[in-house]
Amino acid sequence: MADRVTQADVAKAAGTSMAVVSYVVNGGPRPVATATRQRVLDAIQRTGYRPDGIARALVGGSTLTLGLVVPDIANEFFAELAGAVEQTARAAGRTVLLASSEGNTDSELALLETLLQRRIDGVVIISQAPELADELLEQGNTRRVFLGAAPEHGSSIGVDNTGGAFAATQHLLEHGYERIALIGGPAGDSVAEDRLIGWQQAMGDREAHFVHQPFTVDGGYVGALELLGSATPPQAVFAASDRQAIGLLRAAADEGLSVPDDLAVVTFDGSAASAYAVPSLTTIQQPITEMAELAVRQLLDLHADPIRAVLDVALVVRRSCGCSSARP
Amino acid sequence: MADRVTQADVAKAAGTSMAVVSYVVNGGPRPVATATRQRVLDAIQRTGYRPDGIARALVGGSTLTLGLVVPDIANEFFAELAGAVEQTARAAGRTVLLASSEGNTDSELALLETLLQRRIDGVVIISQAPELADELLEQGNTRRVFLGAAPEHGSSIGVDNTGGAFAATQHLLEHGYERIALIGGPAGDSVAEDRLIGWQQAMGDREAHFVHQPFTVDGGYVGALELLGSATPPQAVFAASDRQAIGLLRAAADEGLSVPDDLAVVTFDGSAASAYAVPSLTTIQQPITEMAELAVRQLLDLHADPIRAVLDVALVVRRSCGCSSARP
DNA sequence: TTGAAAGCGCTAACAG
DNA sequence: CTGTTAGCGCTTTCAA
Repeated sequence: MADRVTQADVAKAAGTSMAVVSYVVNGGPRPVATATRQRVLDAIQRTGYRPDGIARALVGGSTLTLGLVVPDIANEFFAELAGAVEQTARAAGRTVLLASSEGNTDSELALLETLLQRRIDGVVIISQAPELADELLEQGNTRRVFLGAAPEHGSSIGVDNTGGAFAATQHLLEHGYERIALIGGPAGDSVAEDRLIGWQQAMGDREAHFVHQPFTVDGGYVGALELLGSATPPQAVFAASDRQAIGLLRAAADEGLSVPDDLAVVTFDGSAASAYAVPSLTTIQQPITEMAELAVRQLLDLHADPIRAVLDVALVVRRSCGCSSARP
Repeated sequence: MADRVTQADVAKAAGTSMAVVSYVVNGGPRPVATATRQRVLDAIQRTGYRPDGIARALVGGSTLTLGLVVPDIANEFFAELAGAVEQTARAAGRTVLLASSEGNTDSELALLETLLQRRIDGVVIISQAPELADELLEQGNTRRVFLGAAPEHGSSIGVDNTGGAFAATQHLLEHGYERIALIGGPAGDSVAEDRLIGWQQAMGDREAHFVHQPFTVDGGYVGALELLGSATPPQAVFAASDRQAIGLLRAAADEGLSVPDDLAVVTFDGSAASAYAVPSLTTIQQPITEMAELAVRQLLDLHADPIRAVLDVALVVRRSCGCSSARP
């Protein structure tokens, strides 16, 4: 095992001091004569020197690392978000420490504790317990941006959940459906609440059934079966997430219902899966890339004031709502 | 901004030396009197001390961090794998640095370079260029396990791609289909090659069309359209990945073909999406959790001999092949 | 333009 | 059982 090549080795090989090697590697803070620089560069080549990020971080610089905490990386929506965050972070010279909290508050806090020990530059977090998480991070003196559920104070980025849910339901109403049920998210989840409110606002005085379910495929499946089994089954369903909509599609198929002919569907998220489902899902598209970029930028800009962003969402019309149902 | 609390602060608060604090925090290597330990524990509480992982790593210990390199974290299969790796790593007290290479060799190598600078304990990698990656990691003196495509030497974990493809095709043959096409992976990809071979072995002398396509939903869509548009369209298709099968389903729907009645489908991977597609996909299931656990264990066990694991896959029968097509 | 040296926060000898 | 101290590899004053 070749021992680690250090700056001292390079200095010796180049016949200079460690300081000069550092100046060359970092392009500063002191200038270096061209000839000397070349000797150092050669020495680095010859020795196969690779700067040690750990030591660099210790001496005071940053770790060039961001933390990302999501409820479940296997969930396609979070995976897409993670991809966007990773790409943005990389473009900014940062690496991403991934933490998947399994939607569990204890494990989320434990994960944050670990990230804090790693001295990360900041963390992008989709939290189950925003206030607790915020408190911990504050105490650890670490920058953070909340996506979705957010604490009272500090930076957060969300989307117009209520408006989106309203638009989705409205679209269904325009199709002429009256009985539009909701497969909502978990009770108590702030994002879920907002979407519930949007749906309620659009429904007005109409008969309106809904169920609380987790934001999972299975949640959608179970919720759909319950709704479809009622005395007056819905003509249309607004699913509060794409994952749930996938489960709803499966349930409809199992019940022998054709979407959109027997049951129209609109959903929320706009993950890739929504475009490729059969039938393709009419959905409220979240600006995933924009959210990721905004979050990373906010984390990295040390002079930025806290933001409370609420981004717009867009209705993407596909087949599941009944539009263009003429096509196969 | 409260300044970072250090071991020295705790030592002062507890009226002991830094060494004792270290002994208490790490439970060794020297014993500490119960009374003293208690005072230190109290001081830690009072000061809100949090050990600095960076300094710890520098002094010689490990970083307690593993790297994970995947072609695309937004791809559901890799996301599931990432989730499994993260969970296993966490159970072993490690954190995961995530790197998504965009299926690009240059960026993969650049990412590895970054990981090396982070002094990670080891890396789990799904590589586009195994030999180059291996060389770089060897030079960086870093432990690694390759998943899927692997270099000539060193540890790797794969599945029986040929056997799985054979079983999938065989199952279709048993249904009585004769013209079974293949939507294969990219030309030159070793995993794709193995699945191609398995399909060919099962097909024997039969007429056998196939296309090379990326392992993406879009690849499946495009490949399916090509196959379905031929003079003698297939009765069944074996898709080399779940993602491609999703695209294939979409293409079949667009062409007005019903799966499995007009076109039977079997696929490879067994990601969650395969179970919830409509119709549900008969697939060759990869042991994702087992792969992740094996990989992490191999990385962490410093005395382990290199492994060349080829895990078994299992045919999971669902609807898309035509079995139990009696049900809606 | 270059070099010497003081730490960053921590662990682990080595003494007491 | 506890304290002192020498680094880990690097950046950055401060001098030369």
